[in-house]
Amino acid sequence: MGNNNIMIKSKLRKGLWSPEEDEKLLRYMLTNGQGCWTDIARNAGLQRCGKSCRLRWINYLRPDLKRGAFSPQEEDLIVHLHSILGNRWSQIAARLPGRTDNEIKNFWNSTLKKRFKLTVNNNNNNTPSPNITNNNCSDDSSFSDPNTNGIMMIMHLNEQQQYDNHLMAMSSSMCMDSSYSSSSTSSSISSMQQQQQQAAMVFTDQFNDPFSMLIDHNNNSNVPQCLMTQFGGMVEEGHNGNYGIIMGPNINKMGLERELCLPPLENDNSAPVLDVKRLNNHFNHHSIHQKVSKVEELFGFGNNNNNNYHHGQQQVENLKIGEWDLEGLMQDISSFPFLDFQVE
DNA sequence: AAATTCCCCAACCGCCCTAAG
DNA sequence: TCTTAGGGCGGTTGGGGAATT
Repeated sequence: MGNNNIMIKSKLRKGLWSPEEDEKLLRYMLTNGQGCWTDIARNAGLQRCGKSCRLRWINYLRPDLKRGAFSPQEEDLIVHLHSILGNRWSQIAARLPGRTDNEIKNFWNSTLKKRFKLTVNNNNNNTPSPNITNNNCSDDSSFSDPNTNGIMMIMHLNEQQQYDNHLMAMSSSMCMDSSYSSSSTSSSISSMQQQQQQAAMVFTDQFNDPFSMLIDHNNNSNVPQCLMTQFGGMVEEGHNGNYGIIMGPNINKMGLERELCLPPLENDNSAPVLDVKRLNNHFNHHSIHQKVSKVEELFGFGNNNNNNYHHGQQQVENLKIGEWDLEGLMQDISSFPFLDFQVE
């Protein structure tokens, strides 16, 4: 038995997925839907562990993934959410439809982190008070995870307002401007990918302009009572009279979503609810021999507007479950310059 | 054109949580 | 109550393409 397990494990493949493996997993998922990943790996005829299959599906094969570069609006939202949630990538991803936690994490670690570092350096040159301070400020750790290190991360209000300006633009462009998908992303994405994004926008619209909640920072009345009481309404005053939030060293231990009164996302399971019949329908109209790495092609997001519509509609249904949560979050966000994250 | 460096991102690793037995 | 397996998550790594020398 034990030897058998070892034998099986030793046969398991690692590393990059081949198109054939993608095809196997995709086919299996389309016909059977989700289940026990270990079984999926076995039944699909893959020499992979269940974990590997799950990761591949979530990060790459899922039909509702948005492709292409992050839009400036998405970037701002990531920055903003990260300032509140820290490195809770899955929770951030749950609020960015079509994006995976891995994708956001990579984007943060490569692009945003760097950009932020630059901004901080520039600000340091201009003002005596750093925007981000660190107990052990010497290197890249100056932008380390506030959740895991003993870092005091102070975001001043002027910087916060820059975000707000972006977010204000985002609230209108993401929810009202249909040109968003074509204008805001990398020029290299295909028209099909753009249409996927447009489909995504259909349900983004359903949030009733959630980002508008971000705009009114200076209105204390927006601060939820639970936040004021749980955090004692403490305000950190900076050198220039700016207010900021403090991310404490043990913030990860305090269960941020609880302390922030973030209700759990009902649709937090990043894996989508599959309409197997519908997907199969699309799937059967395409040659399985085509390179599966362009998985989205298999789902007919291309030229058929009806497909876009139904795809969007389905996602609307799925996402509406979490609508209240996002709004609640945004209420939290709207107040965060005045919050003090109490450290245990 | 070749060599080297940079850096993005896919995927693995390890830890934690939860449910089942 | 303890053990085990599976799933989820965040941190990290290394391959490989792009950029630079």
